[in-house]
Amino acid sequence: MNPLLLDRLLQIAELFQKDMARAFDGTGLTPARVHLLWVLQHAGPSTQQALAKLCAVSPRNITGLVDGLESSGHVRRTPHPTDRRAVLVELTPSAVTTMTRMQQEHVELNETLISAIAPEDRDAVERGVTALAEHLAVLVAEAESAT
Amino acid sequence: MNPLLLDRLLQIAELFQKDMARAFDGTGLTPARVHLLWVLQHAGPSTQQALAKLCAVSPRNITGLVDGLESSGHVRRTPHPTDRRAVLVELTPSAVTTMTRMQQEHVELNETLISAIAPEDRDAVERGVTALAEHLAVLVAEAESAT
DNA sequence: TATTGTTATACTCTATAACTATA
DNA sequence: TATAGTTATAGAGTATAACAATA
Repeated sequence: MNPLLLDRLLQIAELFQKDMARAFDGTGLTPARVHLLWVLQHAGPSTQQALAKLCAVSPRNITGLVDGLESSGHVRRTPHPTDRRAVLVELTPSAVTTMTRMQQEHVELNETLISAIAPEDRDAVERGVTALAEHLAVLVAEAESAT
Repeated sequence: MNPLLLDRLLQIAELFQKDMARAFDGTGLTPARVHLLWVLQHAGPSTQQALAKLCAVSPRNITGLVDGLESSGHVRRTPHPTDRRAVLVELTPSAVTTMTRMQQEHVELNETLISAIAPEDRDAVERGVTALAEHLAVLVAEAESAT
């Protein structure tokens, strides 16, 4: 008997986690910190409040993550130009370099994955996976609003 | 421009995590503990050493997870019949009920997901996702053996 | 009065190393 | 001597609540 589609997807999710965890193994980075770096690269310099919302995590947690990334030289805290309560968190130049490399590897992995799919199945997979992501997003949003 | 296939898959992985975390929210269960319960349901009564290997986690960690699940009444420690060093961990009857219900919901979610895919795309998605899982498994295995 | 970030406190998951009781 | 599990210790990620400085 063949495994459920759901199990395949869960397996893929687990393998991604393993693969990414090992990718920045030895760099001192962790999944939560890398996620914050990604958010920073996309959003640009941001207040910790903004980062807390984008990461869907408590402000207190952001303090801890930024503390760690500041110690390791990946981000810098600078004063907010107009609001003296707030700080702006931004990537250091070396972190920008790191994130650029990670983005390249990301695109390469994407190409590797596509090449693993039979050419005649690629369009259907693209459509199907998009439909799955949208459907799941609706399910999660419904469950959240029910809370 | 349309998002990369990789980004779609990562999004699905993230939504799964959210969905599952909320599914056993309020039950006192956590992802790591639910994972252990799944392993126990599939493997039956097991020593903690065996569980550590199946979960790919340190024996010490299993001690902590079993402590928590014992407190919450999900598992029981019983003496090993022939090896007085070891204990057997097994699901309590109420946890068996819980896991059976979770398995039903799992199958239902699978059907919901399939219904989100256009019927003419389903076979291709099944093949494509299987190919992706296998390809990723090879990539991860290679990376591990390189370490 | 509301917002930004931090200190205080606590819990879970995770690991390694040392130790105890048994094999 | 090797194995099963626990104690000891440590660090990351997470949360809530109280508090200071500022808006």
